[in-house]
Amino acid sequence: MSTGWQEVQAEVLRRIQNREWPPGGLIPGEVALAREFGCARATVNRALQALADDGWLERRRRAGTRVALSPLRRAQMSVAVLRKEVEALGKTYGHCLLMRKVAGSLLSLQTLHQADGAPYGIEDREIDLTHIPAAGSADFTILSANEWLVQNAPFDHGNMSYMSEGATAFDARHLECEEARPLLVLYRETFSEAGRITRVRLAHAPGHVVRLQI
Amino acid sequence: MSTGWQEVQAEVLRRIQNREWPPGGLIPGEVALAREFGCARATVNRALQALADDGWLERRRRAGTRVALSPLRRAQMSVAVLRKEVEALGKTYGHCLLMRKVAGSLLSLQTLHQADGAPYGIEDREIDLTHIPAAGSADFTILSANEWLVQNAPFDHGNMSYMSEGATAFDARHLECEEARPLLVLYRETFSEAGRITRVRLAHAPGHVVRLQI
DNA sequence: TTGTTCAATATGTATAGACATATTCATACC
DNA sequence: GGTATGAATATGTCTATACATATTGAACAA
Repeated sequence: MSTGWQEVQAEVLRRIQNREWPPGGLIPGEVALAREFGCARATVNRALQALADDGWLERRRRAGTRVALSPLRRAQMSVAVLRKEVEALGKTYGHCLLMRKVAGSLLSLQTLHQADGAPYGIEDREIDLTHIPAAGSADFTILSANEWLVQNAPFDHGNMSYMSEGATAFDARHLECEEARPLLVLYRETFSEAGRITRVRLAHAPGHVVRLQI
Repeated sequence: MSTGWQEVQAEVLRRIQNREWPPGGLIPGEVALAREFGCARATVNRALQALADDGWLERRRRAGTRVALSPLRRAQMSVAVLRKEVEALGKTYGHCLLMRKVAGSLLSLQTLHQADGAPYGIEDREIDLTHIPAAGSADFTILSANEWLVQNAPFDHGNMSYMSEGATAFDARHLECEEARPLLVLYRETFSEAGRITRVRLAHAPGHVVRLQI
């Protein structure tokens, strides 16, 4: 029997999906599976480990391995640079810096992002200059702040929120739509070890869709 | 030196994030790292493997291991059952089936989801009975269709879209808000091997926020 | 110059063996 | 009954070794 860990994984996954091993059920131990598949325990371990990483199995020492009760699928979204997001649509990206202001150690920017010349999103950003001093002298008219930060301010972690908001007067003027028009608005914060690097509010143009694959 | 693979992973990740190993750069081979960390090559392999899975490294046989050029961060969102989403907020979940209709092999359902009695989201769903015949006789007044399907109709893949829409008259009536009020609306389709299982439109109550961690 | 072949090499994977660690279960004790 | 204790056990992890496989780059031939 040719028994790579990928084959073991595939077979185990098949049994899970076919309900041969029902959700919540205990599956045979590694030793037993190794015997069945005719391979080493380490090989089975590798396979089960991978399935546990993907959320199909729940493993606990001594307690054994169970088929996950609610195989919670994760939707993934890549946190892309806006320019790439626009270019992926086959459009030409452009942006213009509307406002730049320094107040204490806080740099405030307002940027309009465009796709084929049409408004794509209007961005309101604050950057903490104590953590990213170089941002104070960067020229955001060439490279957008969005992209500049991705390249120059590696972050540890962050969070994003999507909300639905009616267009403010400011949004409406720059996105060329009526006020109160429903917009998809993104808030994002990113942090380094030292503290918060930047905070963004990005109001997308009307009709914008966020797609995720499951 | 106590050298678990997790420690190796942490140290390598530190070097990547600190730019000691710059993006695109080749990092030392497994043998060299094993020597440096004073552990077996398999341990280094486990660590680098994990980092490659997370997108930090790109590995190719013979070519060696490189720091990923664009460490594209992925935001992850777990596709949860609505009940759990509500309960995670510390509220009591409830739902009521507003409409059930069969047209050919298509089962249509309308469900109102509630959190602590208040409207949480209004759902419009179609289920293909040719793929999930059991759904025809399921009682969705007890278990919501959302949850029933997660448990009984394992899916292969799917997609989700978030949009911002003004509340329709239907939305407004059930979510108890004004018409045209900006709402966060989720569209989701899931597929099995055979074909599309279900299609959903879920309009969230005003103020709803979708949070993601990066 | 161009194409082919081949050895060198870095990662990929499998193995047996060993010990670590968490958890369960049965048992003994109060 | 309730609680402490320890044996049993399933997974977690590390090691050393071996062979597989893809890719590079140099040597060589057309």
